[in-house]
Amino acid sequence: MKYNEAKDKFIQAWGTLGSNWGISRSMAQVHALLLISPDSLSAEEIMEDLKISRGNANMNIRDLIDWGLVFKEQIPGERKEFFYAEKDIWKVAKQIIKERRKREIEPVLGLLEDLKKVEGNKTDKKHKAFIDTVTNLEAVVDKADFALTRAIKLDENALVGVLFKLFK
Amino acid sequence: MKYNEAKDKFIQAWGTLGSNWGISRSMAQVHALLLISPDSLSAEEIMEDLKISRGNANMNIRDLIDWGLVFKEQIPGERKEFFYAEKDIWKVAKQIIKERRKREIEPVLGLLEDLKKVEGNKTDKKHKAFIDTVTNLEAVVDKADFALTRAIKLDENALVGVLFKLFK
DNA sequence: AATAACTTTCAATTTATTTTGAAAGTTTAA
DNA sequence: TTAAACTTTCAAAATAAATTGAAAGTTATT
Repeated sequence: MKYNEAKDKFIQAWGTLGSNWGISRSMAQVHALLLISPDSLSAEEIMEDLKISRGNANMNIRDLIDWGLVFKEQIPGERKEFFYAEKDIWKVAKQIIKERRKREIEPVLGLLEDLKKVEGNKTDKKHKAFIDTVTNLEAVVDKADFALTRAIKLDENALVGVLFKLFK
Repeated sequence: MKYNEAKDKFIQAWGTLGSNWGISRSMAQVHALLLISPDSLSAEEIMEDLKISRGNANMNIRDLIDWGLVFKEQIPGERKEFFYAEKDIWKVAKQIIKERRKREIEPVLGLLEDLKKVEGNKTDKKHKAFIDTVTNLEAVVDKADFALTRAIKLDENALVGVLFKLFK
């Protein structure tokens, strides 16, 4: 396999994976491109490489910056901005977990807490089933949250050490 | 908050969460409805409750069955099929992890393994960066896979016990 | 074997999401 | 302060995904 073929496959696969997980194809592809670029790239280079429009490139670069996965850089003597991605995949994973936790888990926990307060008589089968499901769900989400907030405080080696001890 | 309001909020929130994670809104809503239903429901009841078409209800119920989250039941004296969801959320979580692992992690690991075989000279900066990223990514995905396959073998209490010990 | 009860399929439609590109906005340099 | 270089915005267009509903398919009942 030639480099260019491998590169295209990687970018394509990352895009597909992203869209399976609720991340837009282009955003994942911009990320993939930056992950394998040894040097920072300008918006221009990104749009040419991925054959996407200026607006699209700009929007997705900004989103990646919001996610804390990509950074801006000024190159001496250049007017335009250059962008590079965090290359340490464990840091990338931690950052994604951190963001998704904030964007998804926290609001869900809040909602579940509210939903438990539903009025009604406790002898009603539907009411009871509702409370049971919500309570059980909250317990599991809480535990996942606990595990994740702690896991992202570890470095990769510490996590692996811990995993081996755990599941020996 | 009245039961019906809480129920609607729950179904709506589950649908939104699902679509953020690459699961179709309707599929997540059918799942939510079944999660809080004390009794099995027919396709008819599901379509009426969620105001979706017969085809949509059928398709999503089948998908949920494929995911191992929903089961069919025959009720004596009834021609039609009734459906119910696994209510134990820890089992639900394990099942979702198991399926996504099979559908997403396995193919990605295969691809990464292939991509490492890219031809080219090792002194080329781009080539080297590509190999580095792919190798690092594979290592992290491998560890995640390791952690997940073991986590889903535990029951909820065992997992929690282990987590507390780990992150004390 | 005919019919009724129910399930599945899928082309057409609708809805939601993504992308474009040109205009407006901003910053830097001369 | 002007103009060029660059970035951002956003309405319109394109694309992708989900949904419908009616017809075809299946299974059970009489």
